Amino acid sequence: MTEEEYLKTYDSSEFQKPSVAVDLVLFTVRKEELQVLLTEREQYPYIGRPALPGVFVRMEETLDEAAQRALYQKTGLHDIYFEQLYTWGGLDRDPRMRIISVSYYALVPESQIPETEQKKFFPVREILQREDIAFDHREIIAYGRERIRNKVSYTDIAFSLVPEEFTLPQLQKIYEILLGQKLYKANFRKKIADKIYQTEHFTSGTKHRPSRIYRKKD
Amino acid sequence: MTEEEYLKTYDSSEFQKPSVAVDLVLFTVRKEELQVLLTEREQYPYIGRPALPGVFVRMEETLDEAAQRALYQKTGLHDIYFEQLYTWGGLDRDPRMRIISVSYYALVPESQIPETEQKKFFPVREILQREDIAFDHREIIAYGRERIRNKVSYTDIAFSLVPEEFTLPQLQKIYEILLGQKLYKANFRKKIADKIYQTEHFTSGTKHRPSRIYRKKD
DNA sequence: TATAGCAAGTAGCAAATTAATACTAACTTA
DNA sequence: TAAGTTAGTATTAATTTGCTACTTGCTATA
Repeated sequence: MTEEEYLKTYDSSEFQKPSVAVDLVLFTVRKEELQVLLTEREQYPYIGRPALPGVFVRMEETLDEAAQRALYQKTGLHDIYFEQLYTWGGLDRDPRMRIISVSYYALVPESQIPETEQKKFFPVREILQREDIAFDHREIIAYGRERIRNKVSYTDIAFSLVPEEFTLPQLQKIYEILLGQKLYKANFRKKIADKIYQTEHFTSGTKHRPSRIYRKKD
Repeated sequence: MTEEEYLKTYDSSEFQKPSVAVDLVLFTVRKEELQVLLTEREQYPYIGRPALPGVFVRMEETLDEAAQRALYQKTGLHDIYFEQLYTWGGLDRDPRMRIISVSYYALVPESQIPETEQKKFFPVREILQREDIAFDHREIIAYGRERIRNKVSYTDIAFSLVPEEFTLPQLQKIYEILLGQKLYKANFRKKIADKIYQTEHFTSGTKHRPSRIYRKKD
């Protein structure tokens, strides 16, 4: 029997195992910037430092369920877009013990944000140049931003960052922020024309021409 | 309580933990098809069934290292393209116990394939309609193929499936198989022109015009 | 030693998409 | 009523992609 075969048949309880956690990168767009929810750590290690919200995975819940739980516990939110990001397995991620962290990211429109003293949004741009973020969470956030940047162009994830009813200038702004570049108005509209439908309503109270309100198809 | 005191009192073993494994999806292109390496399971569960090669993650190795180890143990290969795919955390993936599997995929040119009786390549197309694949490995393979299909168009992963020296018809065929569609010769060449450089060599022994041999830039 | 067969490789145009600019429309405020 | 401001549309240029037809260099065979 090879070593590998031996390992596969062992009684799992006799061996040391890593802990498995889920960390959540909750993105929103606010003040023309991509932002992420960070909590203040209340325990060692990294006490007092900003960190991603996370939970340990329980034996009776799937990873997706753990991610949902983290989302709900920390934000009260439900039914928003989320997806697995990457699994981080470095040896010294946590000084207490070996922890493998399965990261998820979620996208939420600005309006739904329930901030508290312990849980605040910070611009990604700012986070990435700070030195005080707990664990490897800065790296996770950077990776998440990259994933979003890629997916924006070939999926509809941008719609998850906008309310059900939105204007095209609003939606375009989201695309621009995620992609990190200006887009041409006319071209942008041609491209998403088949993914949306117009309502009979318009914005009001603006100093200029009102813009039509749209909804996503399906 | 100081940080030091806290670390001393923290006993990570009081909680039950899932086991963590790494499963490897080794892709190659052979006989004009995308194929995957499967091993025959020699133990319960799913004894005798085809499964992805995998190992349990050791406490002293990272996930990437475990994936490398699986790759090397099962194939003797080293230094080939590999990347984390997805982490599978369903409750009943394995009847023995809760196992969380971090899947990786790797790409290898056909020439380097070391097959044995226990380790053979199978066409993905065929695998996906079989019912006897162990665990949730069929799903993992399908997911891997999807990932590749996406990444082909915006990265250079296709080059990992071809030897260092290759012809353009050869490379084009790889793209076509990964994308699942025919490409136009002239356009294909324009598109990858800046990623390759020509050598002074040509194929020989063909019944027709020889094709020039190229290499990837960088 | 032609010439037919065959895949490699190139030229070039049509169609569609993307880049870019300029315009018109609808509102508020002075 | 005019100026300011952003929404929305029209239009053209540039680039990319879709597609067809051609030329090239080899082998096999007549």
